[in-house]
Amino acid sequence: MKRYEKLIKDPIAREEKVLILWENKEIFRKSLDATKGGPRYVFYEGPPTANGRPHFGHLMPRVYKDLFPRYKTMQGFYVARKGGWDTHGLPVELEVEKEIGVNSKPEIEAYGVERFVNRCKESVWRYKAEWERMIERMGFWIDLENAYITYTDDYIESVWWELAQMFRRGFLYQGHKVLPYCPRCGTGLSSHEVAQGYRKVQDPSISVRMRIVSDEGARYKQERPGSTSLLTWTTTPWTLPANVGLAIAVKATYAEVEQNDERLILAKALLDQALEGDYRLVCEIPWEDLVGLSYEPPYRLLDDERAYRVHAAEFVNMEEGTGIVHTAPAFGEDDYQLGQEEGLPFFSPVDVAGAFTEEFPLCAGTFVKEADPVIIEDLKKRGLLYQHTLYEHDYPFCWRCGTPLLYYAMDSWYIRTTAVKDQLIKNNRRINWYPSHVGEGRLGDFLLNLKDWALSRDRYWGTPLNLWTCEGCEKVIAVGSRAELVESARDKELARTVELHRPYIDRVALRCPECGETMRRVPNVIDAWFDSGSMHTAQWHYPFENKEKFKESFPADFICEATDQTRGWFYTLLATSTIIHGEAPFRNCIVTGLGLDADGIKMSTSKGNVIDPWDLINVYGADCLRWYLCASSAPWRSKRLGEADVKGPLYRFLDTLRNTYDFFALYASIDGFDPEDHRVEEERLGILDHWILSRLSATTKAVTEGLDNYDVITATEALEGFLDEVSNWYIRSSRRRFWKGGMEPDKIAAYTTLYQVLVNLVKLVAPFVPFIAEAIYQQLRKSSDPESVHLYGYPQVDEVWINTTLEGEMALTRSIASLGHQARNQAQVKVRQPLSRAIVEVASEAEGCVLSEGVLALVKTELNVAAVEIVSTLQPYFHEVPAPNLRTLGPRLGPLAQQAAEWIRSKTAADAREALASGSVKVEVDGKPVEIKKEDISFQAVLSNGFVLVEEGALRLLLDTNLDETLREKGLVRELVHRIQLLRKEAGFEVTDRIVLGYRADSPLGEVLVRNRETIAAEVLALEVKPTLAGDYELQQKVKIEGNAVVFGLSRTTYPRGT
RNA sequence: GGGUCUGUAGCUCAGGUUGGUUAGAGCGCUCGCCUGAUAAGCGGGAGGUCCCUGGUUCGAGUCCAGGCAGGCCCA
Repeated sequence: MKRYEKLIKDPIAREEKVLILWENKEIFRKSLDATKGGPRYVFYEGPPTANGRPHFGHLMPRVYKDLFPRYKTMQGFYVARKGGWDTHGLPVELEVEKEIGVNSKPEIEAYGVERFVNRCKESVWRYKAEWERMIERMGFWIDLENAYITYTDDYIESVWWELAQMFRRGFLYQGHKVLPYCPRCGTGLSSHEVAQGYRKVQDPSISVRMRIVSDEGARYKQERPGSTSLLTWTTTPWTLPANVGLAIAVKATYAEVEQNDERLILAKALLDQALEGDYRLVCEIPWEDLVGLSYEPPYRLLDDERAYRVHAAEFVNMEEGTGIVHTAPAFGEDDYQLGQEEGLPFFSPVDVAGAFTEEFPLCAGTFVKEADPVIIEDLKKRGLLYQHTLYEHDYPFCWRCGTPLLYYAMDSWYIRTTAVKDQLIKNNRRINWYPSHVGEGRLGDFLLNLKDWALSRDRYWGTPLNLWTCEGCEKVIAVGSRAELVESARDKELARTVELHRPYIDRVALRCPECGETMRRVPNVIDAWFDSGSMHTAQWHYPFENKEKFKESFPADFICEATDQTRGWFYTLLATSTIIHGEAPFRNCIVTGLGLDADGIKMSTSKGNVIDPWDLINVYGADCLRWYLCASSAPWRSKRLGEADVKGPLYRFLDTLRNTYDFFALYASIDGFDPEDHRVEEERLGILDHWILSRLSATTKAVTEGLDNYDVITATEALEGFLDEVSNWYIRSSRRRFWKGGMEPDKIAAYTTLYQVLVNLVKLVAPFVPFIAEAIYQQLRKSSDPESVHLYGYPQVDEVWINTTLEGEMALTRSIASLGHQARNQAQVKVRQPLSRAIVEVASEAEGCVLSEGVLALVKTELNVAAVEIVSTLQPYFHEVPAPNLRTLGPRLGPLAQQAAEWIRSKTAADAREALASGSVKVEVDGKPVEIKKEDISFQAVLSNGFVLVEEGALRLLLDTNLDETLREKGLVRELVHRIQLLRKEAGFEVTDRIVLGYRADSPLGEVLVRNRETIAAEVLALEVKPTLAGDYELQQKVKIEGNAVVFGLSRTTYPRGT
């Protein structure tokens, strides 16, 4: 006979058992094998870096990264899930620097690049085991054995192939541009790295006089030559020595003012803000008039025609400063651009370590940021400083060494992404972003203002830039494969075997195809974001291998990462793919929010506020975390990860699911229900069965539609609602069907239905909470079923079962039940006390106003009323009562008002109306004549005694609480049964145990017990009921009911099973 | 400074369906009920300036404009 075991209550133990099952039976592999011939659903793994510990924030995208592949697999799609590891880049180098205790590039060179790079290679795997352990424990199914690794030669070769394509098509160029640069690390930083290091700082904000030396070539003419200055503004005094020009705002109006014998020119809108003390406005000057003026810079270090003039620019800030901005092309992006446009000389008196050179003797050898006070002091002495305050703003620091970054013009290699800008925008539009504003806003905006991709890094651990330069003719070639390397190499044997990393690859010299001279590799490595962004191609070692695999897995149907990847991986995937393959490499992208700590601050290792996922996994389990992340709010919402929030779903959803199954297991085991033996014809299904099966289909539809639209919340809400309906309505209302003896068709119908509901529910939730789904499935599965729920097909919607009329009826029924409870509450009558009737007014236009006998029976049981009457109006249950209106009676009748009110109250409504037929009536109260007018009486609707009214929306329910003797006795019987059941529980009997019941009772309980002996015996499974306590009982206890006492004795008795 | 998201009950939040009676849920609190599946369930109650200001409208939590606060991305 079939036995259903209860689930293990402890989620941890339960899940660990499931993990063992999956491992032993290789379910993940089988799920892939089983779908191999199916349509492809392509997922790309965004590679994590394993040199840091996984923290809770990493879990958020992972949950969706697992949900959709599982869902699609169950639908029959083949979802290969190749893992991946991101392994290159500055973060890895910095970890190693820390380990070996070095702090600069010269120190690395001294340590030995080879040793250094090898340590990087090891460091990358430091937490690999930890990542794998977490991924496995959370039930994230991904193929880690065949994961792509960005540092392998094969991967690098594919990246080289891409780069060579780009080079040959003119996408790679060497440029001289301003980059954020760390003077201590000696390299430019990627925008990603810069973003990590912004800090609020106070910098000096100064305005400086720059005297006009010539107005030749400008429309503005000086009125007071020699004492007129442009008032300029900067927050980086140290850049003043590099000044080569001034910028004014296009379309702004400027003004000349007189103050203390000098004339100053600045933006009109900023006069009051920028000037100290009184001033006299001399005249307004349109911006065009200032263009071309020559001025005296604070430090004239250049002798160049083009320098020290006024130019117009778009970027000038008109909210702070003076509206005249000092420009140093060497130290600012805007400045550099202006310099390019206007043909300004490029001048930088600063060396690579960030110190002034001899070109600026005042501060030679001083680190630039430390030169600020020296320069300010100097300007002050020379009378050039107008104002000096502090200015608070965000400034980038090197996120590792804390050195302030400099915007620094330097040589580096770029990808001309701007050349494909329109195509990028077009391809981006084809991607379905969830939420859509990522595509339209955040990334879209970035693409509109696209800049070329700064590709090269002056570092060691990364994909080496595959460009070789000829020492003779300066020709540059790109090497697109190892074969090409061997072909051009001087030492072919070396080229055949060399590891493609620095420093090894640097030893490979090529022969110039033009002049035959030696070619050497450029010293750079590339931005690690190019590596991961190339995974669409490089994960397959394409085009050198796996051409088929590449073809069938491009583009991806689905990717998902956190929002910080917008300009990281999402962008680099899109950019490389657009250039190489011409199209977007993914179609759907869910962008998750960030993991926040209990205070709403982003979790990050550097802030030290990360939660160790194990602390939660080991207490609540993987399913609980998965459900919390899926169901609590939309994926892109940031989530606070307080413990209290996370454990919510454990009770609300997972425990309800477990209890629902346990209920089935308890009774199905008692009755030996076996879905393979017990069948039932559809006609035998009850109304509840039809209803819950309809709801099952509707839920399946909602979940499927939700997931198909990448709308997770709609799916989880549908599932939570359905589970509630199963547990709190279907089972609650069906309990008596399961308790009945024997195996009647109705009981089989109930079992069959509940079984079907459970099996399908478990399949529906399997992609979300794979562990509990598996644990229940293992108990439910028939011998012919697949060995895991994850090998089963996802439930299909069967529209035939959807019965919206019935669902409407049942919804109404549940509202009525709810109102009934409310009415009982108000009347203070227990549910155990049977009542004669409830009367429900259903507004005729309300849907489903016709309720079938079947559902009415449910309400009757639920509310314990003998009848439920549905009426179109409750009018007849009210009667009118005349009520005196003291507001009018009082002023008119004075002392007689009270007596007149008495008279009104003493009449019936009908009498009062009749008396008032003519508009007023003269009566005598207290022996005096009094006139009562129409307005003195209002008619109020009053409920008859014993009725309680409750209403909600269009529904009104009247509960008749009048009791007669029969009802009273029925109430007593239920009370007695209830007490005996409690005693059974207290005695520790099993629910199937039969008992002998003895009692000694006073009147009237004794008579009640005698009269209802059969009913009570049946309810409490008593084979014998004896009006005496003679003999031994396992439990004997006195109970009091409404002041009367009865003593019960209970003992188990043997009873043949199965009848 | 730019972009973007968020702001609703003590807490966490309703992809807040097209503007429309009394703004909801869960948790927590509180009172009561029910229990022959339940770490449960049901009902009542307390708890709201829907961030602010202005506009459009017969009517705004919802639409528009401008602010404020916070998060994130970028300068």
